[in-house]
Amino acid sequence: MFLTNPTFAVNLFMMELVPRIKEIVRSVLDQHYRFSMESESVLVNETKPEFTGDYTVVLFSISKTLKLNPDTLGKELGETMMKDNPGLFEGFNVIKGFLNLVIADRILTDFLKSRYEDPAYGLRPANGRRVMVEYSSPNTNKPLHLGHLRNNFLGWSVASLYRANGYDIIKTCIANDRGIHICKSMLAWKLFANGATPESTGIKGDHFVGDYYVMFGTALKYEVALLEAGGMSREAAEKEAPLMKAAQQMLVDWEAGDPETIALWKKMNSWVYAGFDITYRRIGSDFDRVFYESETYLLGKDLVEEGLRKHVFYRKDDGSVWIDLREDGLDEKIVQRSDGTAVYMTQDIGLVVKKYEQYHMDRSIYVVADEQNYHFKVLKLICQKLQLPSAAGIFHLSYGLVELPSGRMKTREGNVVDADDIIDEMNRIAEGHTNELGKVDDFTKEERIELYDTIGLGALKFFLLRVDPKKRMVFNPDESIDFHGFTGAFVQYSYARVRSILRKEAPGKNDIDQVLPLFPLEKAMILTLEKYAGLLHTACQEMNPSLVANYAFGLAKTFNSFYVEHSVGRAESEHKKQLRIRICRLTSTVLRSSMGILGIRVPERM
RNA sequence: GGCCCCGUAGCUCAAUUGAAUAGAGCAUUUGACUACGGAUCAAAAGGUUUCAGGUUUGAAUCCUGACGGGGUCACCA
Repeated sequence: MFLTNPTFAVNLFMMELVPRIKEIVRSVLDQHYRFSMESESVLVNETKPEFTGDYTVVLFSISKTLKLNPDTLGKELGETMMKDNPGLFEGFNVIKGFLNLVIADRILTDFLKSRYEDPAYGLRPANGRRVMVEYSSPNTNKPLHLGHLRNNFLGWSVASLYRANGYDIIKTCIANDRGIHICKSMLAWKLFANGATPESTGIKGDHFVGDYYVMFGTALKYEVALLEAGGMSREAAEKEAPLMKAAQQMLVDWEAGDPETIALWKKMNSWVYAGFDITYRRIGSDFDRVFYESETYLLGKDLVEEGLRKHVFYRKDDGSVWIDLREDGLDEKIVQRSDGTAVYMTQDIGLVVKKYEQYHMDRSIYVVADEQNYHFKVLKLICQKLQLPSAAGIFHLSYGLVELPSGRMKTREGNVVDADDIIDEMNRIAEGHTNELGKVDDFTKEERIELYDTIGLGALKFFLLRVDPKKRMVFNPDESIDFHGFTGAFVQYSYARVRSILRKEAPGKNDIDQVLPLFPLEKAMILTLEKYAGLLHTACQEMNPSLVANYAFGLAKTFNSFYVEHSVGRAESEHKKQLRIRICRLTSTVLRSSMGILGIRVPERM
């Protein structure tokens, strides 16, 4: 670690502020108190607004171990830190167990000078490590809904976070393109469509196929009702219904490679993919590699053999293969059916191996809803027990469902917010607002359409990404997504404002060393900008784009306050003007960069 | 029922993983365009962090219990 190696001490001056403060505290404690701790575990917070200072060292745990009065420790620590690091701190104060540090203005203007022109500010150089992110993973029997959008935005954005932190990223998607659910829509099409196609009806392919899936459900319900009226139990009726039996037969035919069934399957899937492509292109989801379940569902059988040899699995009398995870606090889990076919889990293990053989990634992230927490817990455990080299890198990025005020969305019950619909609606609202304000009346038609999409889709992405992924969230279709306050449009508007200034003012050669002292909002702006690199690092470690959204909003908010308080064009002095132009330059870079990581474009004007 | 997750302002969400007087946005109320863009800014009001105990110098955060909500326990995926 260069942090603790004195030959690299010069690096301290290039470090970001918070790690730098932590390292200073660690070093002072080490040298003056013979107390050693990791610099990482020094607790440094932003100082609360009601106290004087920028960053605060929390001393309680240290003073406790050293058996010193926190006040005494704080004063000694503060004085030594000031003395050892001339120019870094302007002052300090100790209140209870808190050591509040005031960062010297000069440090901040130096930071600004060195970084304001850097378009890659905050990003890290390549580190040679590779991360795979699997996301989206749709079923090919129905169109995408709002929940899929959360998944897509999250996966895409987490991948971007890794890239920003220097990782080589591979985005993958597994299309769930086979199985009984696919057969249901195929069967319904055969029975009810009379040869209709997306082309003949003008309906987008994924919606077209989804309609037949719903139709199957409706028809099945009718059949079940008839059978129930005839005295059959519901459970039996659902099994015995002719439609259900036909669907099951179709699956058997599919697995047997029946040419007619395969041809229909290919045709209908191609319609769905054509529909998905439109939506994916629209929302900016892209993949380096798509896996198809139809190609992977037989994978994993040799691993079953291997598991049996290693006594990780065992075979029951009927031939089915199991793993006993009761010692790990879980249950017994089947990994191969008695007829020798693979189950979901087996395929997934097979795919783990296949992916690893091909890409040798250090980490493999699965963006999958939290309903599957148990599944992924088991998957990782099995891979570990099989001693697969890829096991350690498996990580389930579990996210909460998007719910309606009435509860969970269910395609079969029709209470879903369709992805295409909500995007259209957002664009319409963006169009309405834009035209009402009339600020871009000189735009061409194409420019306008692009702007509506930037704002509408941006609002939707921001809405879904600003919440901690792990948490469930509620979407109320009756209240349209906002364009004021903590929203994508707010950040975009702030960006357009900075750009508007930068179209008029360019940085001159004046140095900015004579602008001290900084006004509070100037200082707040630079401090916020300085945090960006550290924030990207944390957000990546936690795989949490909501931290980026919160940061971007905070920066935009501080900028708007700064904007109102301090004029750039009519600054009090040329030096102040140059300082503020540089603040604007870096703000523009960071707003664009942070929104970019969320997959949100920023407009020059709006 | 077993196991897992959640409960914070009227609503939607934060809280640097145990730290100072729990913060934002929306909605409500008030003020600000002869100022680089008012999709903005400044301010007010809004909280017994579901409840009851416990640990701690310090608890929304950790522990126990209750209540409420969700998920999962398939030879489905």
